[in-house]
Amino acid sequence: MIENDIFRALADPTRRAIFEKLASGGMNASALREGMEISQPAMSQHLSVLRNAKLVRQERQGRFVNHEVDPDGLALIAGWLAKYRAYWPARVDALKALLKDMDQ
Amino acid sequence: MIENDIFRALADPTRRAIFEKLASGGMNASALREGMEISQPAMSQHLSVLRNAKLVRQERQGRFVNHEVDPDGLALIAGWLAKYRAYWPARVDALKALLKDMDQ
DNA sequence: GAATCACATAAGTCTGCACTTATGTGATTG
DNA sequence: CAATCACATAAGTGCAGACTTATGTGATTC
Repeated sequence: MIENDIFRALADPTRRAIFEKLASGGMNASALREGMEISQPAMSQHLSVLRNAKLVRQERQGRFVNHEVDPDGLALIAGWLAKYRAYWPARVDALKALLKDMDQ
Repeated sequence: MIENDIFRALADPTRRAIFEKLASGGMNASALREGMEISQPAMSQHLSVLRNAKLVRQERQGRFVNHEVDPDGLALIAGWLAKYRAYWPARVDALKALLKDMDQ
């Protein structure tokens, strides 16, 4: 069940930090580790979990592996969230403002 | 850190099921347990976690406690998701259209 | 082709958490 | 006001998962 994988993957703060870092642009595991105080195996395992949740995808480039945000996972969260749109109206204005801010 | 609470709360499939059930309308803990094969203390603990994550809010009604979806938590997820808007361009337009629709 | 680099996998440890049973609390009812 | 109902809290248990160290694998460089 992919929905379960996604929320489980995002439940860990370290993995959210990794994901957020990748959102600023794809990079390899070594670059990701910089300034993160995390062992190489731990990073590899986290990336495996994120990949399995379709939040991150990878691509071999020589002896490096480039990791980047996978839109599939985000789309699945958006889909999950959309199921509860009936409860958004109160927040619609705040959300609209947020989207407008990010438009520039 | 509320963001952590939210994703941790949603990481458990039982809690997502409870939340989904509440999305169809507020009810008390006993009503929630119907057809769920879950003990009374477990339900109480799950509701406490959901409440702490601002995904559910409660209101005493006599000796019953009514639980309902709290829009705050959903808005926070929407906000988190919006940060990665760059990775779902096609979807953001749909969301904007949706928000416009709800404007009436 | 040997050494090295970037990463993956194995196996073990330890903490967090989803459950359990037992009991407490606050409101209602006869 | 005693009994009961709806729920909360306490304390203990078992397992998942986030780490560790050790080692394997596949690509590059000299």
